[in-house]
Amino acid sequence: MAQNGIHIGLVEDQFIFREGMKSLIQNWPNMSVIFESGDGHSVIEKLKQTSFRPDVLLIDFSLPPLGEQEFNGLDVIQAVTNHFPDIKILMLSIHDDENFIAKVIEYGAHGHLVKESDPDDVRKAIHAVHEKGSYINEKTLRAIQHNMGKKIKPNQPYAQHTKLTKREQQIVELICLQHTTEEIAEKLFISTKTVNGHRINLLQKTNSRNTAGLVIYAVKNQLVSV
Amino acid sequence: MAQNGIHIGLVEDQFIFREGMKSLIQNWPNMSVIFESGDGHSVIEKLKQTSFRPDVLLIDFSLPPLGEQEFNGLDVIQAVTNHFPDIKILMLSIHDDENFIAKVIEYGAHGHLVKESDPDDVRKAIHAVHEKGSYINEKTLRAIQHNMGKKIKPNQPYAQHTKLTKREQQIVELICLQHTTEEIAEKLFISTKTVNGHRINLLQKTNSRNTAGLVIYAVKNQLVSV
DNA sequence: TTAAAACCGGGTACTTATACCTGGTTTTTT
DNA sequence: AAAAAACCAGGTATAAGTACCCGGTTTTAA
Repeated sequence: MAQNGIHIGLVEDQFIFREGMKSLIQNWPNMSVIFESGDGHSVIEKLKQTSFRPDVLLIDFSLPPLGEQEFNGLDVIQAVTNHFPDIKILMLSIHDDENFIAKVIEYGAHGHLVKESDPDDVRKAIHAVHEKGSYINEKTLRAIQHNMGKKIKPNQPYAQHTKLTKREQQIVELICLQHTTEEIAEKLFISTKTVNGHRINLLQKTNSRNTAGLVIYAVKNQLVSV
Repeated sequence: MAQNGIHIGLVEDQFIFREGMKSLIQNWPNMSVIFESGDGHSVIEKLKQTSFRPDVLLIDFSLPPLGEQEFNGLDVIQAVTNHFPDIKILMLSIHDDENFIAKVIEYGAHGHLVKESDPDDVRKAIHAVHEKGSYINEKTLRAIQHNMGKKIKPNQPYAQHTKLTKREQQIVELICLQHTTEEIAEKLFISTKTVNGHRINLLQKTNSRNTAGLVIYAVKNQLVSV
């Protein structure tokens, strides 16, 4: 049994990417992939069913389907840290949006990497989270700092709540589907005034100037699938 | 030399995905990866420099950086088919948007697959384009049909030109950056009336109802990076 | 169970976007 | 050299979005 070294788990819905990551890791010394999952739903369950759990969990998520509320990458982070606080979490994403990265960390991840990263960075990051408990690169640090700053400095009247409510998410989706305020109101059986209010709140929360910014935010934060 | 079978080339900017694909392919009988490129710029040049060219080229592209006009996946397809008509092209993308798929085929690809596809589908697709010259799955077929239909049936007054002009692409980008018509006009030293005209044309060409649709289109068609 | 947050909806005002008309110049293609 | 496409810009009009005001009910959390 060469089961020494760092035990790694992969949560990744793209099969090929997962295979690539696995073959990479297997070639690195003192590392082995002992856990895999193709979706977020089953991760907790699978982890519970085994006593041989990974030291480091690499989580990556593509876009969740539009329309349905899903267990997304952030939820997985939260669930894992709640149930298995010893497991270190390294989040992989295709986004380098600061808001997103900051949220990843806020939800409990021990590090973040963009998917395009050099394999050696991945290796370093795995070592870092395992041995030092965290891997915060420059970009991640900046993201954290900027997002902490937002909550501290008082010259921004409304601190960003960052997290959108269920209703707000619904409305963002409909906006992305090119529905007008009036259509959204009809669809949700509420007044256009209410929808209007939600839109204003959304613009504030997402720090957007207009609909275009809102849509970009939605895509970046995987509120809608492209 | 086990250089028999199908010779495959990979054009893929995500290193890890490329590795995954490579290791998958190497495990399949009668296939081998003999060519790789991490970006679109160098593909043609690299192909010219060798006489041992791939039979099948798998092309996948993430988003090109915003702001600069780049050689994107479609350009690569066109360039390859022009220079090396014998090479079969299989396009991989994260999008299943019909417009996009149709465009891929229109530009000369011999098949299309979404990146989330089952590895076995990839294998089948490679065989198909190599032996039958094409791999058109159900989704691709639908995309083609719908897009051909658009140009045939006369109840749609303006056929979609599909391809955006340089100026239009510029304006789309600025819209995605949350600029208003007035700001865009200032930035480009043109009248707001002109920008307005471009916007209208863009909505028509992209088949969008409003700015939200335009932004989604831009993201889908990789006109902007998210 | 009390407070906070979310949700709802009325009002008003202003800004921006959408849509079409016209015709002109410049650039690209054939 | 001619045709086509792109680009430019004026006019006019309506539709939609942005941004506040107010106070109410319902849901969630401390």
